[in-house]
Amino acid sequence: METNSLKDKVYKSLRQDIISGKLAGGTRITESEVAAKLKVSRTPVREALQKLLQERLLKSIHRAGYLVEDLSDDEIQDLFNIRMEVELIAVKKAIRQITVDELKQLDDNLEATKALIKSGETQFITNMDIEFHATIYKAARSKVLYRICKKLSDLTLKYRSWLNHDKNLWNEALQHHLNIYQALISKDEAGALKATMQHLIQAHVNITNFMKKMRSDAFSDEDF
Amino acid sequence: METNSLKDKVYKSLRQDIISGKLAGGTRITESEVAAKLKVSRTPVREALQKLLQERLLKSIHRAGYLVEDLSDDEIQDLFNIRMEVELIAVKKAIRQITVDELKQLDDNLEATKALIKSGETQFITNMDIEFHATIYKAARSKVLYRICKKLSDLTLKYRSWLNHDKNLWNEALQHHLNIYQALISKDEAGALKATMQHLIQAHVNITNFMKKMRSDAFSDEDF
DNA sequence: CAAATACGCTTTGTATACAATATGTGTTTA
DNA sequence: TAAACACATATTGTATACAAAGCGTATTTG
Repeated sequence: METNSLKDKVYKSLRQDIISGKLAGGTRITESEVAAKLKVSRTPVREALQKLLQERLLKSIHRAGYLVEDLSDDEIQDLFNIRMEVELIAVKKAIRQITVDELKQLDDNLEATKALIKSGETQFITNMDIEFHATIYKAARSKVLYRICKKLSDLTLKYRSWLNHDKNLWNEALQHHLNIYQALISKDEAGALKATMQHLIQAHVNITNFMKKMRSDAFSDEDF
Repeated sequence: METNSLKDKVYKSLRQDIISGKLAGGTRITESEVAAKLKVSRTPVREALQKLLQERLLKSIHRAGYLVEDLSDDEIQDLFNIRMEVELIAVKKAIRQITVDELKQLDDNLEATKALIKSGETQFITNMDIEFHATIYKAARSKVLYRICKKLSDLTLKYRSWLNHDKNLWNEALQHHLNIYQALISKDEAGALKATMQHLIQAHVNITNFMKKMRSDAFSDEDF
């Protein structure tokens, strides 16, 4: 998959813009527009858009371009809810099969995250979060489950990245990761499940609060 | 999604050939070859192939065409295993939220299946099986979960379709469906979970046996 | 004035030509 | 003889031209 094709460049560029929020939900884009901006022909753009369509980061409007996916509160809740269910399966499997090496990776990840929070390099912390969870997915020893977890994690990424600025939330998440790690290393299944649930429920709560705040801010703006 | 585009025609045609086994696992195909056979240009073929690639029905060999995906025994086991885990979540949710209408749909489905088994119209029974499970997915009231279940069901379809000829297996599956239906209608969660597990484990066992038989047949052929 | 129709613009859908790249084969050269 | 190089071939990658379809607007017509 890691080619240097224009298709891939376009795909990564668009994906980044969507996830980072640079292309807000509901934004309309067209093939020619993207092609012009990235100075390539429509062909690789089309293929990139098809891929994003399948990943549900875009929606197609028949013969009238594409829309950046904009999930409702209910849909976001659904996403987090199912992500949790599936991730609980992964944790259950991981706790029985995780290797010493993988536990070490988790430990390293936690140390690196602490350092990043301290130095305030928030832009890299999301990657650590992704890595921490991916290590657990991998430890479950199921390619199929790994792919599902990764995909759900990707779909929630866009919403989680909104919270990047808030240091308190990162400390909270780090604590949750520590709890999960501790439970995994001591083979405490109930503890691991509980910590994972707490972590993912809290993530959803934080996003809900953020959106509420955003909306009320936008509302008071409109008054003037 | 239900367009009349050539892309879709090519996609459906290839998908059908892969799932039915007409294009065996490991078969190599190229863009031009498919384009020539279906009398369209390479453009819609490319897009169809990309889609099949993402669905993991095909693998890409760099600058040398595509291969029809051929899963190992372990990978098939993984697939069925995770499908069961996820489907158990769906059943758990469905049992609490399924509507009278949906229960009726399941009932109708069972009756129709009985009739099809009696008349021997095996080519339609697979569709009834898909429909039965999809009704339960839908009853779980989660779009995200529905899509995951549907995708996993699709990926196992190819292997299940090998068993189409065996009437005994269809009676067995029908009985399992009846068990699931009974548990759902009496809100017996433990029973529904048990019946679903039994159903999916048996499906995997049947496929394993079939493959073993195929291999030993092929082996004894080679001796002469 | 209202409704219908026709025209033009935007956008995706499809075909085709050409570019780039990898692979294998044959030929040349040390 | 063995290795290296060059060339032909097969295949995907990319650009571009043209087709089809839908939408809005203006114009015509009753």
